[in-house]
Amino acid sequence: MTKRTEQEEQIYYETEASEQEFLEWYRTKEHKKYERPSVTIDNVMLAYNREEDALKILLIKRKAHPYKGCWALPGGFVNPNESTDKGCLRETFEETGVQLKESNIEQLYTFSTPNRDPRDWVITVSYIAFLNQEALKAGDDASEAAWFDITLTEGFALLHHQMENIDLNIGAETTSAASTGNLAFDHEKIISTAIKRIIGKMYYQPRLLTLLGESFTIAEARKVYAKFLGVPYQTLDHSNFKKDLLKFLKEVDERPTGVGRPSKFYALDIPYLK
Amino acid sequence: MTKRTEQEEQIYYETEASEQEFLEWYRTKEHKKYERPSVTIDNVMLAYNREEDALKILLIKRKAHPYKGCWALPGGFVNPNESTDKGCLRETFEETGVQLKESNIEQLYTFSTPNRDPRDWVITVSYIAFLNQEALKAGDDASEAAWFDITLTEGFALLHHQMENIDLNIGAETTSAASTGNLAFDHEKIISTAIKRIIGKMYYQPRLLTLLGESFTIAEARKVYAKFLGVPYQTLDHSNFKKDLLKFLKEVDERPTGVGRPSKFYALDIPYLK
DNA sequence: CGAATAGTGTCTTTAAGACAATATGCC
DNA sequence: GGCATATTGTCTTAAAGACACTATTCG
Repeated sequence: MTKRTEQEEQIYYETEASEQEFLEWYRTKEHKKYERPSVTIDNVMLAYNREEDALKILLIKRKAHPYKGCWALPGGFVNPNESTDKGCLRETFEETGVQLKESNIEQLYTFSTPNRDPRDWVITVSYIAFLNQEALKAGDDASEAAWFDITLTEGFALLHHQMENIDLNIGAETTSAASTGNLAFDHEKIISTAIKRIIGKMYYQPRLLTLLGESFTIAEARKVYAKFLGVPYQTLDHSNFKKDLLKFLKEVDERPTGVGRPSKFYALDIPYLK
Repeated sequence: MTKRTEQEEQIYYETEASEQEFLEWYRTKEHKKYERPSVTIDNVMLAYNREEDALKILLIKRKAHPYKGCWALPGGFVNPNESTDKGCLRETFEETGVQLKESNIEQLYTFSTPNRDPRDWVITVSYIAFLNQEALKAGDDASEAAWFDITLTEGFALLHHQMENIDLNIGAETTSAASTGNLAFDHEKIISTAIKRIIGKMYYQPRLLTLLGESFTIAEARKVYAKFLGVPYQTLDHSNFKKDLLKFLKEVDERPTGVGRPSKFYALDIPYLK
């Protein structure tokens, strides 16, 4: 609370009014003269395409200034009667038609550098959203949204769009916002922060496996992990990988198909992820 | 961006105005009619008292509704021309007179549950601030600020004030905000989130050691770790503890005092913590 | 049966943990 | 020298990693 508010509240308190009276007084007085920022959500929406063995990120082409023509993270304003979590879920639904659960999203970081939006004072709460591949139909039409391939190598990432030739380095030391100029605002920084977060948590809280939907095989999990680690999936030893991950999984009854010994199917079994 | 804004921007874009013209147009029009939240910072300010071997947290007694008489985290509104990081440093200085560096603070989480403040729509970006013990003079006078002892046992924490008898459980599963009624708003939840974050990161990013100031001994570091782990420091084997931590430390030239073999002094040496 | 793929087992290497032995300064 | 405390070293145990072998399905 600022000094001024404290003072006013102090004066009011000394009248020994009830809490109910106080709240009524508070709401009617012109308390909102303190400047307020817009608060938005920016959503790093990721999906994994099993057929292509490719990691995808949804970006939206800006049709207006600033950053006209640049690609940007999907996002929007937070509404007064929702948490940012709910706002993220709503935004994801509006953008892709997919209704996620809280276990599919994770708050990432709040970015607030002054002038990060040249128009106005905007603070953004960023999120990571793990979509399963059925979401990939969004952006297929000629709309302004498109799924980009995201290719990581150890320590940095390359984003590559099939149509346009966007090269974007997400290094370990990305510093100034949107330094390469391909992504709007500080969204490059947000994406690199997201990737680092995912990599950092993958071995003790494998939420990224929700990219694979309800159930999946060890081999599929290996491929997803390999994508984030920026290595061919064969370099992750199947036996050891399974040994590490099994504590988060429960076996489910599902019949596989295809050549080779049929693999078992697993689902995430992490109570606190709800 | 909401649909409406997008549309307006789209219309403007089609006039082929320059970016400069656009920004002027944008700022003059009544774009700020979207409701905005207040954005505050809540600061989990921690300190460690070597003499007492005690962990401390700074709380402020609320003199006004709501939560009149409850203890609350220090905090305040974010200013338009500062990042939340800078706001946290400013707030810490205003409250304690201590000018911290960015390496002493860490953004924790952004809390935005509707009605978390009964007065108004308030979103808060919470921070952890590691103060060294010289900060402990703040709150010594008869002001409304006081340093509380914070005592953790494995899995939960007990906050205990010397004067008043506040008992506060910070369990692993603290759910509803301020459920015990001793702390204002959702500050109990914020504190428990902070503790869990510190414990989770202590072995790969030991920022908590900035509680000890510029330099410290292995034994002191052990004691700080033990406080957060909720165990007597003797249960952490000195030899093994040192082996784990040494990769983050550099030896510094400092002469110890007291009985027993003199210990070496170390300082944090983690480049990316800056 | 052979190719392909998954599962399982074993051995080696490395890290973690327990504990003992040695070093240093103060009284 | 005796005590207190820190450092260093060793041994044991558990985890991580490399690699080989077995199992199952399809054509």
